[in-house]
Amino acid sequence: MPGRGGEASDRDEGRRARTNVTLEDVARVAGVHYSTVSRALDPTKVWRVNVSTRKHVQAVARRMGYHPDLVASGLKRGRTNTIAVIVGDLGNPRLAPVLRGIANRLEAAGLMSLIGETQDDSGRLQRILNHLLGRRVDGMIMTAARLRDGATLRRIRRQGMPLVLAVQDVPGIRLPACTNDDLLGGVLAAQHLLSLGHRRLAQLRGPTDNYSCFQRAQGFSQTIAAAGAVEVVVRSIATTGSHEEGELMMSKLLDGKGIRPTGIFAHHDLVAFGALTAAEQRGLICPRDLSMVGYHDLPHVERVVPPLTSIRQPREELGRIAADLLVKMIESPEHPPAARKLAPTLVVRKSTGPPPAIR
Amino acid sequence: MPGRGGEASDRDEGRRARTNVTLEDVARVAGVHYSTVSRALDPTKVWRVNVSTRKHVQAVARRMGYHPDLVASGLKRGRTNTIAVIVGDLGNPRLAPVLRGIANRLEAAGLMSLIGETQDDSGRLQRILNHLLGRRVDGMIMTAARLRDGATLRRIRRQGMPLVLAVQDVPGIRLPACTNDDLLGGVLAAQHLLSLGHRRLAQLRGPTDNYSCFQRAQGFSQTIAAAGAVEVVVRSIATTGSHEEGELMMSKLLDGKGIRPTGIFAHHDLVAFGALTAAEQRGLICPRDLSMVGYHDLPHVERVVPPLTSIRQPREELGRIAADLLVKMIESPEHPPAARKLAPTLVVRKSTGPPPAIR
DNA sequence: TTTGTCGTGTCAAACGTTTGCCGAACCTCG
DNA sequence: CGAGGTTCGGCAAACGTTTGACACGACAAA
Repeated sequence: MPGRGGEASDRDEGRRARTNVTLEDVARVAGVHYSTVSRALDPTKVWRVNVSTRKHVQAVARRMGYHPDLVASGLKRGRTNTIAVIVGDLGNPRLAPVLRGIANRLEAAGLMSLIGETQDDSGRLQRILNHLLGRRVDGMIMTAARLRDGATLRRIRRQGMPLVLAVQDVPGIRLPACTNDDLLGGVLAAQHLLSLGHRRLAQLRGPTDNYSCFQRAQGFSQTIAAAGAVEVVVRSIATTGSHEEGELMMSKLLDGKGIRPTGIFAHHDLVAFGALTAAEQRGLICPRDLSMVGYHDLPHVERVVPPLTSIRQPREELGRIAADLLVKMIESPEHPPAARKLAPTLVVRKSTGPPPAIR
Repeated sequence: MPGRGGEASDRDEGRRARTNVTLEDVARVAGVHYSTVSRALDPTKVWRVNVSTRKHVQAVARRMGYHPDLVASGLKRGRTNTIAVIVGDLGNPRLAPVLRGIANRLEAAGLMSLIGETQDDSGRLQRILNHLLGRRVDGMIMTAARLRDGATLRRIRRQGMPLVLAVQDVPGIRLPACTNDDLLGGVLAAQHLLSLGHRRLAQLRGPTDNYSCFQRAQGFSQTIAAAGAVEVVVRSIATTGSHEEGELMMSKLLDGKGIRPTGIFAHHDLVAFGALTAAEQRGLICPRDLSMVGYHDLPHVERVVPPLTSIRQPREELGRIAADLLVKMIESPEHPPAARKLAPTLVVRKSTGPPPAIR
């Protein structure tokens, strides 16, 4: 044993309740130097140690229940095998599959994920990111990026921290991202309603500062415009889609002076439900009088009446690909991977049909 | 700078792309010893350094963008401020609020969570736990405990690792746990159906090796028995509640020779939906011919037809309390906190009513 | 002046790994 | 038999913190 470790470890036994087996402990029992133990247990270094010594050391280590201290290893190696996954709202069930995809891909690369929740607050985001910088994570996946956070993200990137965006993109930032093709989502909704014969359309938008919603709106509007149909846009104020919000928006739409649309595209299934409730209260039956396309294809919408036509997005795959981008970025920082956009699909159910009458 | 750090750091600059500001860097600029910097920045040690020195050091540190290396700090202090949260299936949306509750409580204690997914595989669980032991996490929250994992959990506990169970309890293990009172859940379901007048009851059980389901079944059966009503139990084989499974179980129940129940308790909302589908195919209308109580109160079940009567469990609170138990356990390891059982509530909707006729 | 007590800064030893380098032992070949 | 090569174990210096011990000056009490 090098130095005078004897006394030190005596003091140690007394101070710490949980005493861990170290390289030195194994070395002492195995009768070799601790660096030999380190090499014998490091699969990339086993060639440095004689096969018989290695077997012996490995046996002793197993018998003693040795687990290498990954904190010390991390300090020495300069990497922690840890990725930070930053989310806006952890309670959001739609996020669960994304996290799963991320975790699975990361695990294949020997990484684990540390979770941070911003609660959609820029101040909290900054604090969390600074903290994570100190934890020396090997990279970050940001699923909660908001437009206003661009500067913060650039700062992190400038520190040399590998960073990819998932779910939410931020325009004008040179960062790999794996997102849903929300523009296409809007296009699909519009095409579906148009092909059924609807010509008077409306959309119940998500918040304007949400880039995804912006894209959906773009795709929808452009497709409508190209077809020469009329469109009314009802904007949402709240940041989160909810039943109540849907009722409110739909009431505004139906009670207003303007034309009454027959085909409606809601940016969120719950908003669609709320809208349907408001419509029913005014005697409008879906899909007889009104067609509704939702978004997100929330679980169990198929048991709802009427079963909702909705846009489904790949979630677990999105997480997997985002993690994959990050892993590639860590492995070869010189050429960052390109962004990936995942195509959503239209799931047609019973809430859409031909318009009531062609006037 | 102590030692001959000069040459070392030269080599270093070349090797590492990302170069972090260290205590020594700050010390050199501030013109003091690095231990002084350490103390000036450590809020618990600021009294050790003159107020003017401290201000100066803090200013320099901020200017240079210093973030203390928490890996090195963790190595020295022997704690990482990290908690492992082990889940069975990360993709399960019901888990999201639990994770949120956990993360929030942990954050208040300055801890972050590292996520591990067992995929309900005991082998994976063992590997993950061993890995986490090496990561020197300060504690673990286990939301995926299965009966057969008792020995593994005991082993972890014996290593001195603070460990609490959440969601799933394991009987016969001396471990703090925060779980739902599934016995009470079963009792509530039974009482509700009995009070409506049902006397011929059945339950569509979850898997027998799931302790929660066992408890629900117990609570249900005991209450039924005490009331002297008839009960049929249909067991589930699959581990996860699903629509298909519900159809299958209900078919078996309705096509069998025995008595036809009028009140049914399903251990999972999806199973309840599936059962209703199977019943409809046989001309049985809910709630006219059949009453159905589900479990979990999945989101949007209120928009389903008929809106499902179900048992709701507090989720975010459960996570919060589990994390709280763990924090208490870490702070005072000598007296572990007691287990907590959270009461579920019955949410009555339209899928339950009086039985069709009293024969 | 001596002695004692503060207050404040420095010194250096850990924490548990990883890894470049050294050198001993052994092997091979001319 | 010596030169040169290979194999493999040991040595010790990092990685960036934390912290007990110590040194030194100032100032008060004896």
